Amino acid sequence: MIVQTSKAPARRAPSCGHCPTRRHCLGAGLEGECLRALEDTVEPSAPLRRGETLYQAGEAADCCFVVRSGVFKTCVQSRDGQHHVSGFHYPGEVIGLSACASGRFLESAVALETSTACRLPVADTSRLLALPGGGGVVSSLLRLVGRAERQHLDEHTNLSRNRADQRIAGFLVNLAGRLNVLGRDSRWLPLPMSRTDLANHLGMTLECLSRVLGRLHRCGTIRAERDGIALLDPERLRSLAGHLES
Amino acid sequence: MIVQTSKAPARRAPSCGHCPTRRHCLGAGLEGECLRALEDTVEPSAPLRRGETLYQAGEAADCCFVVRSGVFKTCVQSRDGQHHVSGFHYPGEVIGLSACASGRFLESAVALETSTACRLPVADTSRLLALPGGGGVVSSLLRLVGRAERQHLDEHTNLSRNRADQRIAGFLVNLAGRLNVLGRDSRWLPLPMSRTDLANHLGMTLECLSRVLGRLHRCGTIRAERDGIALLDPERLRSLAGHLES
DNA sequence: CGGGTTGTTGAGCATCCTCAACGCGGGTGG
DNA sequence: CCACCCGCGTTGAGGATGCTCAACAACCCG
Repeated sequence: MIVQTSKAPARRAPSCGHCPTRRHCLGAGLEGECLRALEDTVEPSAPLRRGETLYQAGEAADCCFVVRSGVFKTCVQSRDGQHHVSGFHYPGEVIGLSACASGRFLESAVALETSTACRLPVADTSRLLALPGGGGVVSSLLRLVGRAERQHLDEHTNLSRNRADQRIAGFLVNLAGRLNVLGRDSRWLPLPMSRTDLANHLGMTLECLSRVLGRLHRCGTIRAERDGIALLDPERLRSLAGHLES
Repeated sequence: MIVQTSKAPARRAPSCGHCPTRRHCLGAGLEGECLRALEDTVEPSAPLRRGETLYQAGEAADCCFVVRSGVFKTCVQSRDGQHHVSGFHYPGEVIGLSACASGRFLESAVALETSTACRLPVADTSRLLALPGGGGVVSSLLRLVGRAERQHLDEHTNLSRNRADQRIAGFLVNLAGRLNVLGRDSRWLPLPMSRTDLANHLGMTLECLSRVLGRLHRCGTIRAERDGIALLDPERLRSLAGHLES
């Protein structure tokens, strides 16, 4: 929550043009003045360490963020004190769009490992659009919005399944697909979140998650370790999930 | 799926300036040239009757839609033939954003009663932005995107609850809130969808939904009828849901 | 009026939640 | 360096919730 207000240590240093995730982020397909407009608009954050928050629910905001590196979780606080993990977000994914409606974030974003995110001011689009090439940035943003929408659809479908192993398989398949898009090895899924967070996100108890993972491990479908899961039989997982065109 | 290709029977007839849902839609807060830009951009659909589809999953698209009147449901088709109801959408809500990423809709939208929607081309933002006041339209769109994001957060939280009565109460409270924003009576919730669709959306079986509604009816919390539900004790529903700041 | 779709009710069973104990690992302090 | 503690994850037993299957009732439509 304080991170963004700091005095921009080397603001332009990691420009979009050289960003390793550029191909999967706002900069995808942008050239020339559009790319420059993007670099003039986006403001990379300082690295956040595990557990540090990028923004807090309720905080006033005129921006959203794009994950640049690492992983973030987003949490909403229920009125009754419960808190719910609404998502895990990898490089190239937007978070904080809820602020576009009310001017306040409705969720908090917490880094799950050393991570960075790029701040994108969306409140005054007029300034953004005044830049030459600003239109390209907007259509890039809409592309990311579309991806977020797709992710929501997947998760809604997944959560509505009643059996725990289906939900878990669906989550793993979806995550493998997202990592694949990023050009990473989709057979090894690093899971920097706690089992508690994962269970919460999937709408089940810690114990249930643990049992199902153990079962899948024992029958050779996955290899579950402390810091991640190896997919030994992705096809079997996919049929278990019965999922949509992931 | 054919509706949009028709020869625009009276295209400009119901302009945004006179649209009854303008205050809750893209036109909210727009004046002068921004409003004109909006009217030049948005294309109202012919009225769709119950069961007719606005767009189909897989269909190529360069646009999204804003519900103008009535109610739509959106459905995704699973690979295994199952289909899942991903949402119900009321006036002023955007649907079809998934097309922004891939150029194809990932869900289908079906009218649940006689309904209209406005087509908003988002693929070439350059054309949109070239219009004087086009920036205002873009920020209006982002506001709707933020609302959609909020809705997704609510639904994710709701679906992750394990007890059926909690999910149902949460759904009703959320819907009442959305109708309230539209200036409608939030004590009577018209539910033009079938019980099957509703149960599917809430991640439970038809029988379970029916039983819980019967229970809530018997203890005086709601009055469940064929075509809708009256909220007799909203406060009790809210405490049942234990929901976030709906 | 009759058939079909849609919603309600009932009984039995699988799954998941609750509660509780135990094992493991990392961090701290002696 | 080791012992201890605490957070985190795993395993187990019992009970509640929701799913499956099936019959029945209500409604819409032709």
